[in-house]
Amino acid sequence: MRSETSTPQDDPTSSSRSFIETARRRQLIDAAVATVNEVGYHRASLAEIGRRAGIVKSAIGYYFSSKEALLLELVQEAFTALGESVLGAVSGREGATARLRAYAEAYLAHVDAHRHAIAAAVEVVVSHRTADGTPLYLVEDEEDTALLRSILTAGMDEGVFRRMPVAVVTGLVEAVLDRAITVVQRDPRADLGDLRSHAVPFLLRSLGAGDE
Amino acid sequence: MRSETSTPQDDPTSSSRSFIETARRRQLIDAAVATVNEVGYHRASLAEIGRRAGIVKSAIGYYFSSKEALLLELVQEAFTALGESVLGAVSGREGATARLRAYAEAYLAHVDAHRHAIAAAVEVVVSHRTADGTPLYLVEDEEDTALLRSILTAGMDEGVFRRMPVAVVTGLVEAVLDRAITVVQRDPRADLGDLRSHAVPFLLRSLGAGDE
Amino acid sequence: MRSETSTPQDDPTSSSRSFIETARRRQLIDAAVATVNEVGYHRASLAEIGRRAGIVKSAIGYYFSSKEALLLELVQEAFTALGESVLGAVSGREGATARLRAYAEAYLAHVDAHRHAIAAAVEVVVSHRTADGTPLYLVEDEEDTALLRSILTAGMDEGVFRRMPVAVVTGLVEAVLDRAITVVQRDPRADLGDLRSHAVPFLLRSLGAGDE
Amino acid sequence: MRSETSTPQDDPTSSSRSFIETARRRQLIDAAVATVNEVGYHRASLAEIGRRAGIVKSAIGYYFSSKEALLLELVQEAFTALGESVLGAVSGREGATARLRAYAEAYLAHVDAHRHAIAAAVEVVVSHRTADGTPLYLVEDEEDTALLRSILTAGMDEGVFRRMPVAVVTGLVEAVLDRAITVVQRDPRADLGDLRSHAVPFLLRSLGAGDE
DNA sequence: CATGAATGAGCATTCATTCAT
DNA sequence: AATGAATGAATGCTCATTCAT
Repeated sequence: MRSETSTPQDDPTSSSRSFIETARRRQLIDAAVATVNEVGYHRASLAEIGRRAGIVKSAIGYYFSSKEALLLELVQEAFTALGESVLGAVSGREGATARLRAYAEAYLAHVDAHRHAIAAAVEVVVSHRTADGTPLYLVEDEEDTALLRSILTAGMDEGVFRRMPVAVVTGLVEAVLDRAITVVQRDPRADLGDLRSHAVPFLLRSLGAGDE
Repeated sequence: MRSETSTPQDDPTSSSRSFIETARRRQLIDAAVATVNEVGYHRASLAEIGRRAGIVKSAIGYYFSSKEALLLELVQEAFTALGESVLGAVSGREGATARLRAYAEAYLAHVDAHRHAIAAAVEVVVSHRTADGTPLYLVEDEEDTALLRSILTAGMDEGVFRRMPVAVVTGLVEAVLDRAITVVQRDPRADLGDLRSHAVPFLLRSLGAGDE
Repeated sequence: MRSETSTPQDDPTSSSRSFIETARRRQLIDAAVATVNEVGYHRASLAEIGRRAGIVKSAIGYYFSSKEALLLELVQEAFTALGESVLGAVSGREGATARLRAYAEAYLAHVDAHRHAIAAAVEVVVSHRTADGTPLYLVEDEEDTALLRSILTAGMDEGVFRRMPVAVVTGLVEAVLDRAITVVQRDPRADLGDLRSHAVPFLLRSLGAGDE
Repeated sequence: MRSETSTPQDDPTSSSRSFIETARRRQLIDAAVATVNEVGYHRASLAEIGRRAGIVKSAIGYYFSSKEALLLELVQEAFTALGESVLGAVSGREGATARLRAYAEAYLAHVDAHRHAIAAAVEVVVSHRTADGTPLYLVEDEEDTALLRSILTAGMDEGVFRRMPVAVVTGLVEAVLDRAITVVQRDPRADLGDLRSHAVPFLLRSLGAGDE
């Protein structure tokens, strides 16, 4: 049983969501993804999101405490899944080159497979501002790039990657990988095959690693 | 609609702009840049833009037919200037490597020097949707990347760049260069020195060109 | 409308309340008192009242036909208890002065002892309007002040109180006594000792009665 | 000229209001008074206030930054006028009894003459809560009762008033005078004649002052 | 040219109430 | 007897746009 309030909220510690509540939150996040992708963050109103989920807009407040809470959950879900994909792919790999390759391939594969969720999450992150005007991308970032930074730092220490300031090279590698997101944002049905096969060698060469 | 009145509009063929009209449009675009950079596209209202320009919001309609027209002009101006910078830098250069280097250095230098205008233009491009929901980046793109595409195509034909699908490699190079924009968007006072000195060799290596 | 169903309602003639129903109504009224005192009439929602009572808001409809019915019961209960207190204190007293003193002291003592219920009831009376906009204090009043009016009238007839229009003097005495309510509304933990000891002599002097 | 913003606000220092702006603010405050008196604070929506003022609700934001600002102005205006009335009446009077009599008579006369504004202001003060839930009457009070407190203190020091705790006696005198407000709140067309003629002797007797 | 004024649509949010289970 | 779920109306507020002067 949840706390006495009749409106379930976005309490992250609440592990006791009813079946229908879980389903509704799923529906709403999916509807938010679809709405943001179709009409953009700016025009993604609760009324429209609710319409797509088959729910009246005021009922959204029953599952999310606010529009911001819904969108933030969308973002967190998408990036958490992406992080888990790359973490799983890198785990067990030895050597900076192999680890970076695994990272990049998993990253691109995940974006390819979950393009709608990722595209919407990026749109939200780029567009959303908290109440005091702070953009979202100023909040996170440190943690998100930790794995990539560690791989690149290790590679430079091992001597297999060219030495560059870690902040610079991390940003450049991210920029290259995020090209996949840009592509699917522009065309949700784009074929990422060519990009996926060329981006990794492109990256390894740029780092000065042998592209064997 | 205002189109049929005698008030000056954003008609690109109208060569009859008065001195004061030109100045007012300048003020408004600059104010729009500052506003978008500070509070984000979402909260950049005409009232706020007018306030910064020292113009009452209802007078904005005299210089731009709509908010959209003002923002579009901001975007076009910023990207036109960027295009002219790189075009000027590339002109007269011979050889794909030298031309790409000139392109990239000019691109980064321009972003560094005109960071506010560029950051605002990108924010608008990413966030704005036309009335039917179409994002702005679907409109342009072909023309904007023509020079870069031609350089890369020539380089691959000359054999100095690795052969890759031109769309893919163009996108990747753009992604790397646009990292500079991301950086200044996140911190308007960021120092791009490290990025500028490392991004070009990074790019040339990625293309398989000797980094002589 | 619920009236025609078999669910128990706020029908005052219904003498067939189950034990649990009585208890639930008690809980809800107490929770309403606490809520109104803490957040004010305006923000005292059924959800919040239910939360404090440990009852889900939709279940409130089972014990009270509407929010208004709940609040009206709260009001009636508080004022009925106050009326019984003063009636009990006055009974058996002889002489207008003694009766008024008993009335005033009992009134102030009751407000002191039941400050939460009284404060909430007054807040509701002052703030609530029926659907057509009528305030609550237009409904009662005649009956509520009957005892006080009779004491004052008798006192004036006996010649121990100055002669004044009965409506005026009744209102003034009530105003003085209600000062206790104002005090506890502003500070629920206020000490009424000073007020209680000075208000009665104040009143008797104002009526021209010797303060023996 | 006012600051560049196109929406005039409730800046108290701005002494440069246009003619129409002053008139509109007057209309809106009057409409708010009428609305609060008729349907109560609770149901006094901006739409309804605007309707009575012949203005669309969104235009209210042009003259007042928020609903709260409008209501607070209503309150301040009413109480400032009341304060000026009593201050003017007391000025020049010598002796605590004469000063209190002047105070009370001016107070009652003002409430009689400006009953609508006063009744609405009191309703707002009693019902309104700031964003954090604080009622309005906790904010002021100190300053509002300063004159009355000083008169009563002086009277007790002079020995013409019975000695009582100043907080208690101030509250009781206020309670008596505020009876006039209660009366006009309950019936806007009530005749205060009887009350006005009897309340002052009532008060002076209660203070132990000779009622000659 | 420019302004103050006004409008109407759209927004997120709150809430009493209803209903199937 | 009770609950979670859902609804629809209402509210304060923002904003691009229009218009008379």
